Amino acid sequence: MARPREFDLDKAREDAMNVFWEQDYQGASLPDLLDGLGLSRGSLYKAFGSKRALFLEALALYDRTVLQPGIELLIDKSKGSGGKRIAVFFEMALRSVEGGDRRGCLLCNAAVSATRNDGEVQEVVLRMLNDLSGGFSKALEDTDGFRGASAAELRAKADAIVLAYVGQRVMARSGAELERLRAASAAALDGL
Amino acid sequence: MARPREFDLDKAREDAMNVFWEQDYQGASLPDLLDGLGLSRGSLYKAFGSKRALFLEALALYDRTVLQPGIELLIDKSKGSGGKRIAVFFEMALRSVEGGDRRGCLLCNAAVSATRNDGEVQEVVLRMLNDLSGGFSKALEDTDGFRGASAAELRAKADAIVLAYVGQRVMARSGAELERLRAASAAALDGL
DNA sequence: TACATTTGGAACTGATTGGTCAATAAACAG
DNA sequence: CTGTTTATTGACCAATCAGTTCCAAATGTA
Repeated sequence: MARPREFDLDKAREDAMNVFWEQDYQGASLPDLLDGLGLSRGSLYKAFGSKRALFLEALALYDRTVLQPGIELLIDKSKGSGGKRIAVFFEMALRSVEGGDRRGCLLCNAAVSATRNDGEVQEVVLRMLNDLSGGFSKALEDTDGFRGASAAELRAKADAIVLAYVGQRVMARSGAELERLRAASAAALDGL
Repeated sequence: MARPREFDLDKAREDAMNVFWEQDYQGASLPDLLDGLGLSRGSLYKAFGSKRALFLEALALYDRTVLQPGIELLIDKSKGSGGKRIAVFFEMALRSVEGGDRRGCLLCNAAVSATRNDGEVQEVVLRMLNDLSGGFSKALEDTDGFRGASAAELRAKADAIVLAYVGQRVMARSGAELERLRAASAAALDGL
């Protein structure tokens, strides 16, 4: 019937996610993306429609493959106490820095820059950050110090952990020292 | 002898700071800046040399007029206990959000985006964030729970507060609810 | 008033931006 | 083989990017 697509859509989405992750939405030019995906202009536009649409798909992929697995860890009672799970979540981020990844968090980067003048992106970003807060909240429910806490207390503390997480990722991107990041993260979580 | 400049250099720097604050480095186009400063291209380039040089001046102005006054508050023992001063510092940021300012923090925004492929900007950003950490550290020294703390403990906790601050400003920029930000900030600082 | 100087503004530069499109190529159904 | 359908390619688009150049107008000094 028709000529089949020669590239893998999912692979292209993943490549796009990585380009945006490294360069940020505004910083990623079309040539950067074409280079990263190994596609020609026409193919990219036929498959994804626009740079913005591709970014939204990349953000959704980040949600599916990076954020949600993290949230599942936070929720999973078989992975130790809530405090332990939160510590592991933070440690995973630090481990990526240890491996030389200084891109930070695609979501956090988008919160700063891709959000402006684009209500849809802003909504997606806020929803994802809220999901993350929900994950921390579930973990806190399994933490000794928070067993009898009210819903408001739980949410405030979960949001506080989101602040620390976002801060840590931004600082990682800005080039802060690994060991200071690790010590700061531990200090932010102490008492859990 | 020569014709005097018709605009105020400091006012122009301030206007530039506000444009970059709102739009971010990459997002602020030359026309945006010319509009914001009320200058023509020729005047701007004669006075500042380049967009990047103007940004560095704007960042320095932010340091002088926003960050350092905040740090002085943190250090000032006449302004209450260390914990109180830190709380006031956070409250000031929240108050600006209350007034409708959703630009976040120029420094934090620069940490995410203006930093890439520009070692000099990255150095400035890291130095400023480190100064802020130093301010929190001084405040912690005046806090009951940290009187006998080691230098390492002090720095870790101060860095942890930087994480929360950066997180709060990024979340403010992304449009998070004011009251959640306030509760999260309080939770991040509790125990001080 | 004449001069030296520097402003401010418009016109212009070449490069790059995100996006479009017609021609070509490839696959399959009949 | 023919016809239909879709993907790929690369040339092309107008708009915009940061940055430069040039000159008339404006100014303080002599």
